[in-house]
Amino acid sequence: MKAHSSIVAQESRGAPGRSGPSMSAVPFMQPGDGSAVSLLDAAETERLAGIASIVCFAKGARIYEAGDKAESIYNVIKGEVKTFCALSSGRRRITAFLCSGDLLGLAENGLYISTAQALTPVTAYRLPLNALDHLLRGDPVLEHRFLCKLCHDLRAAQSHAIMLGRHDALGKLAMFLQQLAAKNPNGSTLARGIFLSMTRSDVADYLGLSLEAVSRSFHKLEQLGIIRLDDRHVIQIVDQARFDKLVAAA
Amino acid sequence: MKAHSSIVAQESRGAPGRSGPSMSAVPFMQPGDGSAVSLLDAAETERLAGIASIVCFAKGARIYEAGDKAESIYNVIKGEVKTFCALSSGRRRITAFLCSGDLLGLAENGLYISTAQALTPVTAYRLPLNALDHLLRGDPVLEHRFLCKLCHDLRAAQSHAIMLGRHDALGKLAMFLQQLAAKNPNGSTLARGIFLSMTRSDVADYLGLSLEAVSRSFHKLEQLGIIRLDDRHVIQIVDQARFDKLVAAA
DNA sequence: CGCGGGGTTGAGAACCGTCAAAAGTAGTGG
DNA sequence: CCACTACTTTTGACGGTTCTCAACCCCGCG
Repeated sequence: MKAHSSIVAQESRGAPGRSGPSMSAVPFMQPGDGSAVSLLDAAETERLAGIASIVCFAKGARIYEAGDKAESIYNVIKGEVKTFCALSSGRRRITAFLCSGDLLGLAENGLYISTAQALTPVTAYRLPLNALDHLLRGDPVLEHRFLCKLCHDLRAAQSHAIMLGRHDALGKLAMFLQQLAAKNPNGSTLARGIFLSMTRSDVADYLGLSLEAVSRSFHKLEQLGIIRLDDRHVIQIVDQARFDKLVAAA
Repeated sequence: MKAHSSIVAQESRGAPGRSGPSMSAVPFMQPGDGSAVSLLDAAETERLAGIASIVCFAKGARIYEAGDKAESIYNVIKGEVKTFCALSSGRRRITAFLCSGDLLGLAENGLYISTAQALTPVTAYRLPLNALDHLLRGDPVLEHRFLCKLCHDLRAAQSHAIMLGRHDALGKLAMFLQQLAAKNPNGSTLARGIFLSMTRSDVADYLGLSLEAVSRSFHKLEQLGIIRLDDRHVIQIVDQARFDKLVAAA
């Protein structure tokens, strides 16, 4: 239980009134273009804010540890988070990268099933499970939003599984980059630039590859003239057509 | 749109009163032994039964097709189902095997994201989405059950992803067998016997292996004296200790 | 200036995928 | 009951991609 020891999370009381939790997901039922939409209206946000407190985590800080008693779920406001499971071989498998509008804190039998760590400085709403449970039981509409969000996350997990099933490192990486590009609203930092807040090692643990294979694949994609690396963390897609072909060639 | 054409599903009106839908999942909050419990009580079952009709599918029949308009979700009563995505290369990736107490019919923007096919003769409740949506909006407790079930499925999908991240065929197969054993209540057919209703090809598509690798892995596990194959579809774990070691050696 | 984490590059070996062919199984109809 | 066919599974040989091990580089930081 030495979690949270090295880097202490700073905590403050919940934002009163003005703003509050937000969630985004691709809708279950409504037809759309496949992009994520905001799930909560102002009133719903405010109801959630009533039970929320704001917590901040430094880069690298653990938000919770697998096996800890699950007392809260978190709603990311700003920054990025990875959740991972430590395998018995000392290796780790990253189950998800979370960002603004995402929920984290999935538990089983009252215990977190994975560890959550901040990739960047993170600000998040902390929603105590008891209070959330109570709130949702009296608020079916709000509960429905959570249902939608979970459906979204389930689809994402299945999509992740499909990615992991591929055997070509290049295809995996391309698929990963596409998902990143789709997730972040176009032109977040640069026009069509994809920003990677995680390390090569994180990408490897997410894709089920070795760190070296990821490095080589980045290099090869660049050599082929499909992407360009401005920085090691900023990728531009140069040849969208060949990029898409690579993604589709499952 | 030639789905459902070759094998016609038989349909009948919902069971009045006596029984109805059921769902099982490992709890989110309550401490437990990690086994799944039934989520619905008699009253909840009955409320769901009010909007449900019973549908039957022959072995091999398609329950729905990826891309079809999603009008219902299904709750399996009896039999087993696979859901899969057809990849552009003609290959398919199985996302889940479902059985009694499971839900299927995940959609995105109103369209099913995968195809569902019966592995055995299947009986299921059919829950029209509109009616379900309406029911849940007025029934937060029942909606909460669905939330729990989705959490369960999300954990299962992440577990699947972790399995796919492994590179050793033997470990993948062992992990798969363990999940099957855990899912089916012990001693369903034979004491400690695991029954596989799916083909080797299905297992391969689920594990991200070639059909041949699955066959070889079964053979090797038997050769090593870890499992025994009574039938090609009935597996006995002979050496539990070495089996567990193989599963854990991620 | 030295240090350390993250990243790159190289060489060899192991594992799995692919292709191919044969053996076993189930379901059908004579 | 048997023969026929189609499907599933097994087995073999070969080639390729990635993993592993190892060394080296790059950059920020104390």
